[in-house]
Amino acid sequence: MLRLTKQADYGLGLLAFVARKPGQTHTARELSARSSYPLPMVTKILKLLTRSGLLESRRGVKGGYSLARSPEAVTAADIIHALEGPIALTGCIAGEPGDCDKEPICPIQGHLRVLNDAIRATLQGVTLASMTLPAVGDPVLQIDSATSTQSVCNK
Amino acid sequence: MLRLTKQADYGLGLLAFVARKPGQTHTARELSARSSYPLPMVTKILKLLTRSGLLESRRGVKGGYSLARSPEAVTAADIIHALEGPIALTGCIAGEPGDCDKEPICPIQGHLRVLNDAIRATLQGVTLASMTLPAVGDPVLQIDSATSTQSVCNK
DNA sequence: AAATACAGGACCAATATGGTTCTGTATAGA
DNA sequence: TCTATACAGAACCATATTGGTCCTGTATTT
Repeated sequence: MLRLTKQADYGLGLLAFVARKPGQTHTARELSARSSYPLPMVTKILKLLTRSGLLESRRGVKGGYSLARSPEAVTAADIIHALEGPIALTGCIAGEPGDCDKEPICPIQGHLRVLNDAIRATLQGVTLASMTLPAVGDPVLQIDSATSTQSVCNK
Repeated sequence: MLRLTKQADYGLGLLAFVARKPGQTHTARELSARSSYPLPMVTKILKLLTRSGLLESRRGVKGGYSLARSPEAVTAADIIHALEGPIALTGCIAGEPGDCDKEPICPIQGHLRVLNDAIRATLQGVTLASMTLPAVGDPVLQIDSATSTQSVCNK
């Protein structure tokens, strides 16, 4: 629990793919095939990421999606925020201060805020650039980046 | 998003109440009244916390719930784990290693694991004891701890 | 024995999520 | 200019999860 939605999960995977070749455009079809995420989901997510300014899109025959910023300038927090909205452990935290009538006497709100900020900071510390590198404990693979299908776990 | 369930949210609040007077027993009715969480929810959550070993229960007329461990020995991670199951950003992370067939070539699994561990560590860093103290930014109140009703924000 | 209080379920309505589909518009190239 | 490609936007649906209730049973105190 404390789960990410699949949209956010997929989104992280998709952007990690795109970030491997920044500046290059990728079609939804291609990204779906590579990731093995269902195509309709992929198109939906790519549209959301475009609207949020993380991707740029080009229509037409040679169209596709490409990164709108450098991979160093996109964090996991950005991606999750784009696909699930503000990072907030509870509705109380998401709301504007003063939004909840019990707020002034709520004994845990402050602590939740502290936790929430720490989690957000963690998510802001991971960039797309870092996600193109192998993580600690990752299996070491020889990948032909031009042709390989790198399936993403979607369990 | 990245929301806690209300059960976990409530659970944190309820335990924060109980931890103010460790060693003392509190009935479900009393905790519901103090927190203004709906009674049926409160009873359900207290049962779960008892089964998980965070609370001890006594039946009968003088019954109620009390902390099973010292407030220093209970973390936010423990509470969330008890009420929502293992802390895992994705199903992939929750499963046993080797559980997902795409795992060996999944390029983001390692990074998710790193993120997940960091978040869990954050949640493990906050104890019930610390939650009985005011948090940074909390309003300073004069509370008569014997009689006051300290409503918890449940928005 | 009676009243209190927890234990353990089953149960239900509402919401959110995952996923699909359809119509429309822009672009490249024949 | 016509056609195929590919994104834009939105409506839509089935299902799972969540929040919440309720009922029956057991233990304990007085």
